[in-house]
This record gives sequence, C-alpha cells and structure tokens, in this order.
Amino acid sequence: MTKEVFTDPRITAMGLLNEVHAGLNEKFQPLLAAHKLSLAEFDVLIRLARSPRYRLRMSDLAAQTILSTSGVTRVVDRLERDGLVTREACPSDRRGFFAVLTEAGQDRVERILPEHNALIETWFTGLLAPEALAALEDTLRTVRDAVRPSSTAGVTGEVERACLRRPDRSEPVAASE
Amino acid sequence: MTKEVFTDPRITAMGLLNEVHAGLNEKFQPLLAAHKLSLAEFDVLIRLARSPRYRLRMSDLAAQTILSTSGVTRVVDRLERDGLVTREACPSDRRGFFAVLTEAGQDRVERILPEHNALIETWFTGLLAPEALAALEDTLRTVRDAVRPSSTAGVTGEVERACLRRPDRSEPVAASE
DNA sequence: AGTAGATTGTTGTTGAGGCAAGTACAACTG
DNA sequence: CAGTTGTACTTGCCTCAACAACAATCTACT
Repeated sequence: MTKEVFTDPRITAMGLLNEVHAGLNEKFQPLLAAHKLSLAEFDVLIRLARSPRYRLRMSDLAAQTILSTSGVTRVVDRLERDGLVTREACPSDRRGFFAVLTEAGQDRVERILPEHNALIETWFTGLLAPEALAALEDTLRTVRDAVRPSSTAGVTGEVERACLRRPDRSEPVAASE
Repeated sequence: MTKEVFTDPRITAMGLLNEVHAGLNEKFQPLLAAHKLSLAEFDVLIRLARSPRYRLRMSDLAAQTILSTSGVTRVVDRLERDGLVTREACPSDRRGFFAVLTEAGQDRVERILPEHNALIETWFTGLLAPEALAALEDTLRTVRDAVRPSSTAGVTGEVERACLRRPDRSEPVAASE
C-alpha cells in the first residue's frame, strides 16, 4: 500500500485545523456546562444578542449556524422553555417567526460572554503575536468566503425589511461562534 | 445593554475558525456519504492507515480523535460490522484491544483519500499562497500544542511497546483529520 | 380569481455519541 | 499474598440533531 497518499502535505493543514477546533471547543465546554447550555444554544444566543432588536428569523439562524432548520426549531424550543428566548410572529409573512432574546436571555449572555472571551484569550488569541493573529484572520476569511457564502444571512441591520425576502448579502461580519 | 462585549475583536478569530471548520466539513460530506462513512469513521480509518501495522489501541484512538472512549467503541463496532476493521487482543495486556485496519479497510481509504485531498486543495490549501499556508500551519500548530497535548498518542512507531504504558509524546505529527 | 410551485417552520423517526456504571485485568501496597 | 487502587474497554440510558414527510403560507403565472 503506497503511503504517500497518507502523508500528503495538504492534509496537514486540515488536520491542524480540526485539532485546534476540537481542542478549543473542549476548553469551552466546562463554562457552558456550568450554565446549562450546549454549544448550539450558546451560538444561537450570541447571534441573537448581536442582532438588531435581538431578533432573527428562524431560517436566518439556520443559515448562520451549523444547524438545520429543524435543529433551530428544537434549540429555540429549549431556549424558550428556559425563558431565554421567545417566538414572535412576523407581521408581514405569516409563515415566518422571529426568535427574540428575552431580558433573561440578554442577562445570561452578558454573564457568560466575558468569561468565554477570557478563555479565547487564554487558549487562542493570547498565544499569538498581533501580526500572526491578523494574518490568521485574513487567511481564514479567504477560506470562509469560499466555503460559507451564506454565513451573514440576516445581519444587514434592516430589521424592518427582514420580513420581506432575505436581503442581499452585505459586507461579511465575522460571527461569534 | 453594553454591546462592546459582543463585538470584542477576540471572538472574530474564533468565529472565523468555526465557520471555516464547519464550511469545509460541509464540503467533505457528500464524498463521505457516497462511501457510507461518517466523519468520525473516516477519521478513525485514516488514523489507522497512518499507523504502523495499521493498528492503534482503542484508548489511543480516543485520545487522538474527538471521540470519547465509548464513542470509539461504537465507531469500531460499526467499522468491524462493515469489515473495514477488526479487533485484536493485546498479547501483553489482556484488558487492551487494537483496532486493526483490514485489507478492505485499506482499500477503502486508498480509494477515498485522493478525492478527499483534492477537496482540501480546492476549498482550502489551493486558495492560499504558499507562504500564507505555511504561516497558517505555524500558527495553528502553536494553538494545537497548547490545547491538545495528547493528540499524538500512540504514534511513536514502537508498536511492540504499545502494549505497555502509553509511551512518551514524541515530536508532534499533524494528524489527518 | 385560480392554480402550480416555492418557501417557512414543525414533527416523527432514526441514529450518533456522551456520561456513568459495570466488568475484567493490572499494578501497587502493606 | 490479600486488598486497594487504577486502567481498558463495554453497555444502558439519555440528549441531541439530521432527514423526510407535512401543513401553512406566499409568489408567479395564466
């Protein structure tokens, strides 16, 4: 069996990316577990917190996160049961719903995020020289724009228009998680 | 609600990392699905293919992959059921088992990997200038070594000794997935 | 208006994987 | 050598998410 195919230098970068991703998420797990949140739930909360009027369409959440639309339905179910999010009907499209962050949800995010950011600093950004970090972001942005063109759905800030067709993609905004 | 905490520049890099990871894995999914493999299964197969004598201890697999030990048990169950892997008792430690890649497993990996590498080239490494890629690998390695010190468990090449205590970590070898 | 087709969101089913408890063995202690 | 402690897996139970089928609604075309 030829071994060259296993040691192809291209897979090195891919392997490193995967390991870094997995390792960092491992580091975040304890904090999230302490607040009874899964990664997917935290992701949804943060995206809502960063959105105008703390709301996003269910389908926009699905586009932004790693979740399918049914996954979003269930995550929002859980968050709603815990009082962190509510559903609000879209006035102009009766099929649509907004997930809206409640006051309790905002508090929860506000309480977790500083610790979470500290973990990122400790295990990731703090390990890198400023120019290395900048270069990394440039590089990642290049790849992101290639593989994930829809990652900014619903963040144009025109919430009033968000009930209409999904607006055009605007300048990419790096999502939080 | 103060918004600074949401736009903290530190989380930008983290968000990009997550999006790149998710986006790339999305690109790999069709190929793996065509071969009836999950990402975890493919990961295990590749790690076995890269290991001396195509074998690793179950616990080493757990340390290298994102899986827990019970997760490894079940993944190997499936791979064994499909004839790609067999379990082999460790002669010197009767608690231990090796997962060993069968001929069929080697063939399967050999058939998939070129296509997989091509996808990596198309969506990731091919998008970057050589020096940008090298810088990325350096940066990722720095973070990886911090968050994932055990990622090279069982790759020292001393298979005969692998039945004893897990050997010292040697020079990190970027894993494939 | 009227119907075809697309889109939004929810639900039933299936399967993956983590945790904790259990079994079997190894290594250390006195 | 008996007893304790630690390690290597496995198994039962649970949570979670994807897929597909479905209901409701919107859009476009005639």
